[in-house]
Amino acid sequence: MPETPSDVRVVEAGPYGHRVIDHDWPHEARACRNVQKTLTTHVNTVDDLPPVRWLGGVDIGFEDGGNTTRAAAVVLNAQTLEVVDTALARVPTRMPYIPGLLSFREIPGALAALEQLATLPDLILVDGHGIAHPRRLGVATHLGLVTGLPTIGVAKKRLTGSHAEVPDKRGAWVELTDRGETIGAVLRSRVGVKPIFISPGHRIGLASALSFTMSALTRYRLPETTRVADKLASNR
DNA sequence: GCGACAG
DNA sequence: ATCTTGTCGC
Repeated sequence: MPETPSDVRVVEAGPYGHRVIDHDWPHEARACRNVQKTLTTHVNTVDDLPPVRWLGGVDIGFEDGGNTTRAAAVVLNAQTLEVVDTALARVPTRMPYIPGLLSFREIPGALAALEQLATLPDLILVDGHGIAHPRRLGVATHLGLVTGLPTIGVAKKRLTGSHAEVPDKRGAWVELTDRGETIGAVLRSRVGVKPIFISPGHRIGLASALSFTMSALTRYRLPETTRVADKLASNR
């Protein structure tokens, strides 16, 4: 069984009825990295999803020069991409942005926004990486662990890993690898734009992560889930 | 020591 | 992420 120090706890019935990993929220970088190392043992990158009817999106913005975190959570009809629910939450920012520790800065706000949703998403596309992270614990993976919900990381820039050139054709993708592991995919979401980085968050594999992401793409570089959440989080 | 570095 | 207008191009 995985090691679970006192500051990391396994909870069989979390906020949404699923098994979740609860833990304290340190403010110091060293402690955050230690929590990440323990959390890694609980990540599931094998498909374990319900039928996806409601597709969620989460994105975070900031105000007051960063002192206030503005989090947006949205739910779209997975079939029609119609927006069925939205929520906006403002919470005081607790941590600065530190590469590799983004989740400790953004998740508190994300949780506050998710709590306000009337419709619980079956799968959430998060703005940021999933396991495509130095310790395999990007914001999407971390959010999946603490909510118990399936998540996918959709990032606009690379954090770690390397990859071949991506053909300039919509839907083309190449593997993103790091230290001998496949940690995600680099996807050309539309011709003529910079590719996006897709990686499993929690309770999903790379193939399905790519499939669901592509199902939410229309004519833009980013999937509708993150586009809708993004405008909510940035527009005052 | 040097370079890299999600949002 | 955020500070910020117009502008080049399909």
